[in-house]
Amino acid sequence: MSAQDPDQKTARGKKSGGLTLKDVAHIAGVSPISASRALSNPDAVSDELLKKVRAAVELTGYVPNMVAGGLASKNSKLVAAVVPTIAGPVFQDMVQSLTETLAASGYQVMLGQSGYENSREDALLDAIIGRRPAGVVLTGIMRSALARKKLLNSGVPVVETWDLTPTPIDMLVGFSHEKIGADVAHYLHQRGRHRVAVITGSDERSQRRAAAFCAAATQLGMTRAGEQVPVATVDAPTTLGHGRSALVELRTHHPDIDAVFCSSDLLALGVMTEALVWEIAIPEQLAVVGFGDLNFARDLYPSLTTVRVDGTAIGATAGQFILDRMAGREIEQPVRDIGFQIIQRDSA
Amino acid sequence: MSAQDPDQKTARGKKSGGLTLKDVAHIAGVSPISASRALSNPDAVSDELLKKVRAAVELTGYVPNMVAGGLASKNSKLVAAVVPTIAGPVFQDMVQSLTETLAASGYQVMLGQSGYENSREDALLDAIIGRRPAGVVLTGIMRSALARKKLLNSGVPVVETWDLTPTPIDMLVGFSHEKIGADVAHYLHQRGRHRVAVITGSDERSQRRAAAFCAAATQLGMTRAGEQVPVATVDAPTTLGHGRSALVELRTHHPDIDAVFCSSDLLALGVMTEALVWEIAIPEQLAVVGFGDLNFARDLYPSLTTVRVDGTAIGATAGQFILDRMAGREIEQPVRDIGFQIIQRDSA
DNA sequence: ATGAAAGCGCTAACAC
DNA sequence: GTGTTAGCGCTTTCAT
Repeated sequence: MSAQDPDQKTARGKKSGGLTLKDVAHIAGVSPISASRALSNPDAVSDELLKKVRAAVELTGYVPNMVAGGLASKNSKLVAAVVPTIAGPVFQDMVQSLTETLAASGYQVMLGQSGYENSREDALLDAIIGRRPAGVVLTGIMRSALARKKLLNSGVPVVETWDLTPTPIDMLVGFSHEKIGADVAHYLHQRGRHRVAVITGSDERSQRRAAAFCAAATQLGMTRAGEQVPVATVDAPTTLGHGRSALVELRTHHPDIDAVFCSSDLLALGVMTEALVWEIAIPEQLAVVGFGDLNFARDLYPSLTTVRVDGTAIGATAGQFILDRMAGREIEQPVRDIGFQIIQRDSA
Repeated sequence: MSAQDPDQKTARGKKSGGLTLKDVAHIAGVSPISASRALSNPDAVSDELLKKVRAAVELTGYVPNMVAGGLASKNSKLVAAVVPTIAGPVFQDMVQSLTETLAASGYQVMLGQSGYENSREDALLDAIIGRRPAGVVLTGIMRSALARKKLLNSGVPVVETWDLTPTPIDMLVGFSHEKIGADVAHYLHQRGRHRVAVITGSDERSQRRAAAFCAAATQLGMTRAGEQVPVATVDAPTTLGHGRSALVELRTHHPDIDAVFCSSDLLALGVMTEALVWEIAIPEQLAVVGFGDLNFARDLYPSLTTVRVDGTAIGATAGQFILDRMAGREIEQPVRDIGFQIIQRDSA
């Protein structure tokens, strides 16, 4: 089949097969630039030319080299997403919707994992900026001054997510961790709880939710006179096992707690599991509130009261911000608080 | 600060700031190629030259343009990873370890989501091949003949994962879904179970585990005479809720089942949750086996017997394969069955 | 050990 | 609507 020759002959070549736009243009009997236009802007060429080019592409199995295209056009059609870890379920919805939103416009997502310590952020950032991406989506706000400066200087559109700050680098889609902590405290107060505790991951944002929760709870008188709200801190990323052991620890020193706010749904599930073992009735003896509203939360028994953050919306909005920026469109509200919801279920 | 001028002046330019290797070389008082060498192959230049270049980089905040570098060197240092969805917890370990393995050598991971239907695979593939990645890591084996041919012709190293096939495209790190199904059936048989059932996701690999399980179970006489193994099929990705409703469905028609094999740990957790509601004792009345050994499995109450697949090893191996290939190293065993383990715990 | 020339594959300008 | 001319920013020869 002569149809296959052009690519076949280079098939086992070290890298993708030497087939270029020039070759395709030659086969189609047009100039390279016409072939380029036919592929990237079909409306701008005649039907006849389009047909010839399409036939040549079909014949050869040509796939445009986006690296070369990116260099020439200064648009790599790549967006970098930085998450602490993909292994926590929390950021998945965001990454998924970001990927999908961008894929619809021919953009790809490059994944970076920063870990929960800030140390790796700087190295990661160079790797990212080096790609000259069309945008960078950050989970959380950038604290390192050097990193902020580099990002700023690179001129790349940046979307910080999953948090709020009065001084964003560029654009932002987030919510207030402090408000979550305070709102949950008020929620539990309203439900008549008086001896609250908190189990929190060691990462910075979880700690801020916990701190705000403690402050509000103290103010509402939900502790024993003169005492602090009991806090159990566990390593991030949090697990079910952490939740179990933290509950044991908490009840050892504070047997009278009647509500616990967990910094993740997994932690909450751990608390519920341990409660099952000790035959602690939920919510009668112990109210449990999670964070994340993972897809299992509604189906637990008892169903889990938790804080929902719309990761899908964050991802979609962040993606759209970058797309708009690339298209030169004005972004009406580039710093957005998308809020959260306390989802009331049976566990609290 | 004159130190900032070079990048500052272009900071708000549309794209990353006009600062090139040439500028850096000029500032350092050397030729561009020397600057390039100083950065990519420090051992090949004199200490003095290295020092000058490093100083200039420091001064300007220069970050090399990897798009241009990729075009010139034909090595994009990008690896594409294709997963059905990042939202299932199953592939996270693999993606995480792949990312880390590659990052250590300066490679980045580009994420593609194929969905569980094969329709999107072809479009995704063009987007990937267009980047001329250093490698492609596929979850599951490629079925579409067109896709296989394109991949083959592109000459890109390919690692198929999470499955076995006698006809891999290139390299492979996987395990046998059929063997898992059969082994679990034997395991339950050994534990004295006689009325087994299965709850499976609708995706192809889960179905193959289920089919193999049913075949083995039937052969072992673990069904009522002349009857099939009861199967409940739920949409992928599977959830806890699916597990709950599937158990109800199963027991409605087959009240005597004493063991159920679930195609995911989440499904298994759903079964355990529903069992809690109906006060079905696990494992006494009903044995439950999951799949995935997610991090919560060991800490459930009762702890979950499940099938563990080492996603971390798959990701690390796949990454190493690609790195080896790029370095021209021989790969001793490019098709690898990494197997699986049945983790015996309390639920079965 | 260092430099000069050439070009990777594509697209932005500017003609025609 | 189509083609020509120049690069994009870097790395590869190949020389010195």
